[in-house]
Amino acid sequence: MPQHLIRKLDHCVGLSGDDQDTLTRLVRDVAWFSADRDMIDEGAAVRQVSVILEGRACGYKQLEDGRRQIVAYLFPGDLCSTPFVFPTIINYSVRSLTSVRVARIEGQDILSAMQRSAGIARAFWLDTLATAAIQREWTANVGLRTARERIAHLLCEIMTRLRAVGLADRDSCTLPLTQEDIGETVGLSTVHVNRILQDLRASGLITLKRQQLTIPDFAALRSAAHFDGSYLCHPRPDLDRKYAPVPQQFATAMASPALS
Amino acid sequence: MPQHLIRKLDHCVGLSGDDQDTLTRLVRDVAWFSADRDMIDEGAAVRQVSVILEGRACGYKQLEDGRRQIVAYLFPGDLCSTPFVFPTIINYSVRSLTSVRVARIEGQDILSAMQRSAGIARAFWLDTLATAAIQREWTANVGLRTARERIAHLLCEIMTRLRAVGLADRDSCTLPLTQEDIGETVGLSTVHVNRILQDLRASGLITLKRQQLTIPDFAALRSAAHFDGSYLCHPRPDLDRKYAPVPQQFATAMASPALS
DNA sequence: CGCATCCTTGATTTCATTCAAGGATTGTGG
DNA sequence: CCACAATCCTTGAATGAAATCAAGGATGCG
Repeated sequence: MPQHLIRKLDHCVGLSGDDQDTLTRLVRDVAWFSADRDMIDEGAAVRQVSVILEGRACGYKQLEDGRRQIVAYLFPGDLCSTPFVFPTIINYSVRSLTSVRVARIEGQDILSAMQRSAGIARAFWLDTLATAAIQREWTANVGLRTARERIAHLLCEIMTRLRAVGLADRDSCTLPLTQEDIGETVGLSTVHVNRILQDLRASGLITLKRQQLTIPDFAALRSAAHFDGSYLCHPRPDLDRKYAPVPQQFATAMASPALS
Repeated sequence: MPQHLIRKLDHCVGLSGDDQDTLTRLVRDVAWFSADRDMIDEGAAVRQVSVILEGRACGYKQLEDGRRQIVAYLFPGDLCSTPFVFPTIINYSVRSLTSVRVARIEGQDILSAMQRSAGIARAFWLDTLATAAIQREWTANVGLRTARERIAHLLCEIMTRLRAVGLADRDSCTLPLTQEDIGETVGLSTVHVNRILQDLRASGLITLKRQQLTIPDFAALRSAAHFDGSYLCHPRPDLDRKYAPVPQQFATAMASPALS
C-alpha cells in the first residue's frame, strides 16, 4: 500500500522484497482528510506513524498572536512523525493542503519490524537523517538567502522531492500552495512573495499557473537559488566507497542527473 | 568520561547504571581542538560519533560566496552527528568556538550497544528527536520572529540547554560568541545584532560583558522572545500518562521550573 | 450568478543592511 | 610590563529591502 514510501526508501537504501512486503503488511488502517484540516495537533501524544499515501500536507508552528511558520512539507511517502519513540509528543501541527490519504502504522509494529530486519531499521534511520538534513537546509535557506533565492530554492526542493517519488513530469508538478503558504514557509510577506514570483516568471525561470509549476530550465533555477540537492538523498552505504573521497563531486552527482 | 552526555540522556530518559557504564566504556579516544578550527568538514564520511566533553562548537553551512549560516550549537553532552548510520556523509561543517575536547566512539560500537540495551537505544532516539525539534524551532525562529525576539529566543535556548548539563549558574553562563556569530545564527547583520543587544541591555533583560551572559529575570526574557522550552526536552515515556492529556500544561511545566 | 478566496498593483512606512570610521578589548612579542 | 596589532564592539548616516496599507481584479466554488 505505501508504495511511495517503499519507493523512496528503496531508492536511497535498497530494500529487499521481503522488507517491502513486511512494510506493506504493517499498515493497519487508512484515513482520509479533506483539504485544510489539522491532521495532528501540536502537543498531541502520537502512538502511530502516519504515512502519506496521497495528497500534500505541511507541518507548522504557530505563535499565540497568529504568526505561523511552515516547517515542513509532507508528500506521498513521507512520515508525519519520527518512527522511533512511542508515544511521542509532537511539537508541531500537521495540516492537509489538499485532500490526503494516510496509512497508519502502529508504533510498536514499526519498532518490531526494525528489530527483525536490519534493512528496515537502516531505511528508517536514513529517512530520518534526510528529514533532519532538510530541516537544517530550511534554517539556512531562511536565514541566509535573499528573498528571490529562498523562493527559488524552495521550488527546486519541492520539484526534486516530487520527482523522487514519481509525482512530477519531466519539468512540472502541481503546487497546491497559496502565496501566503509560500510566504509562511520562507519568512516573507504575501505581497513580497507575489512580486518575487513575478520576477521569476519574467526571468523565464518558472511558470506557475493554476497550481501547476513548471521549471523549463532546472539548471538555471538551481543556480539562481544556489540549490544543491545532495542533502535530499543520503547514499546507501555500499555506494559510499565510490563517493566519499570526492564529496564535492558526489554533491554534484546527486544534484544533477535526477533532473538533467 | 562523557559525563555531560550521560547526564543529559539520564535527565530526559532515565539510564540504568549498567547503561551508563556501557556508554563510558565505549569511548575509544579523546581529541583536542583549539578555538576556531574546523572539526568536521562538510561532505566528510564519518565513521565515529564525536561527543563534546568540554568547550563549545557550532555546526554551519556556507555558500560559495562566503555567506555563512550557523545551524546548530554543540555543547558538552551533544553529538556532532547522528549516531545511527555509518559511515555517513555530513552535510554541514563543525567548528570549535572555544578549545574543545571530544570523545570519539566507533559507530559500530554505538550500534551494538543500542542492540544490546533497549535503554541506550531509546536514549539516543530521544536525543535525536530533541535535536530535530531544535532544528525545527530554529527554522521558525528565523522565519517568523522579529530581530529582537530572535536574539532573545536564542539566548533563552542557550541558557536552558547549558543549565540542563549543569554549565550555567542560577542566572548566568559564558557565551563565547561574537556578534557576528549571533548574526550568522539568526540571519541578521552584525551591526543590527549590536543594536538589538543594546536594546535588550537597556530594557534590563540581559547583561552581556566579556562573554558572560546574565539573564536576571528569565520569565521576562522568555516572554519577550515567545520562548517555550518544551521542545528542548522530550518526556520519558513513563511520564507520558501524566502529561499527555494536557499538553499545554506540560509545555509550561517543562519551560519554567528548570529556571524558576 | 454571486460570494469568497486568492492574486495583483501602487504608495508608503518600517526595518534592516551597508558603508564608514572611531573606540575598546584582547592577546602577543619585545 | 608596556606597546602594538588584531579583532571585536560601537555609533552615525545613507541606502535598500521588505512589510504594511489599501484597493481593484481574477478565479474558482456553491
